[in-house]
Amino acid sequence: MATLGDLERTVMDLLWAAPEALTANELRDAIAEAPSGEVGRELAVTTVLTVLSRLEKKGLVERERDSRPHRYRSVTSREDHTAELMHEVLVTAPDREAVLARFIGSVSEAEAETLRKLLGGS
Amino acid sequence: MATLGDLERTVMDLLWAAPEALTANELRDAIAEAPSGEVGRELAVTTVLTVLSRLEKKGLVERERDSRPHRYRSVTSREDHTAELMHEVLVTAPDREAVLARFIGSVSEAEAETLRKLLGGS
DNA sequence: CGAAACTTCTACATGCCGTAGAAGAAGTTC
DNA sequence: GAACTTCTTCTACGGCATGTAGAAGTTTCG
Repeated sequence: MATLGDLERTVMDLLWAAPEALTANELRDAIAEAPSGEVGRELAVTTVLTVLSRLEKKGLVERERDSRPHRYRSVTSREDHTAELMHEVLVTAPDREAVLARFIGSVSEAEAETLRKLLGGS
Repeated sequence: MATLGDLERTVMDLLWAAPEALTANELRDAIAEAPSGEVGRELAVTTVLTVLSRLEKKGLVERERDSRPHRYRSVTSREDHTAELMHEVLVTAPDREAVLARFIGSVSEAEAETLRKLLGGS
């Protein structure tokens, strides 16, 4: 499974939110002024690069190696990634139907409505 | 989040499968003859006890302290736990509806059918 | 070419997990 | 109740993931 640490998560959040691929420096600055984090985290750029390398190794991030300040982007959207994770969790249980039953009970009415629409056809 | 290691997972699987609370020794034996694992793992009982303590600290397991060989049981069913995990994953994303849309696409037809039934009314 | 920017390598601390011995507590047997 | 057995708790160590970053090597720009 691909479990992320806090900093890794922060970096992914920024990459997912960004419309374009970002450089390590841009990420460093974004983390510093992070509205999500509490204290201003002044990280060294190498720290960010290390995290990005690890995320790349995990297949979550890819980089443009040709453009000189390498630019990093997420491989999948946050939604795809999250949905994939949910599915991975689901299949760990033998009785998936029972899990889904509980799961349905935990979502909001709005979400249930969404599901109904999505499942409508077929 | 409550991410489990391999041994922790094995122990939880056994506790979830057991109809009654188990002692550390029973668990040790069950792990040794584990049909799930590959090689026979002859663990020391203290190892199992340590794992159980950690699981207890995580709130996944509780024990009967009065009965002398303490007996351990899972606090929640595997289905509840799994559904809870799925929900935790879901809420990490801001756009839950988009996540659900992707998620629906990843489940089997049988599971989709189950969901339709569960969502049926209202 | 020389400085500035960037990347890669290497490293260390911390925390979680697998694993278990040593020591202490409790129940069991004559 | 003293010795023996059985359990539990404490402590510990090695490995791996992660946060963090300096040192050294590479590329770019003026």
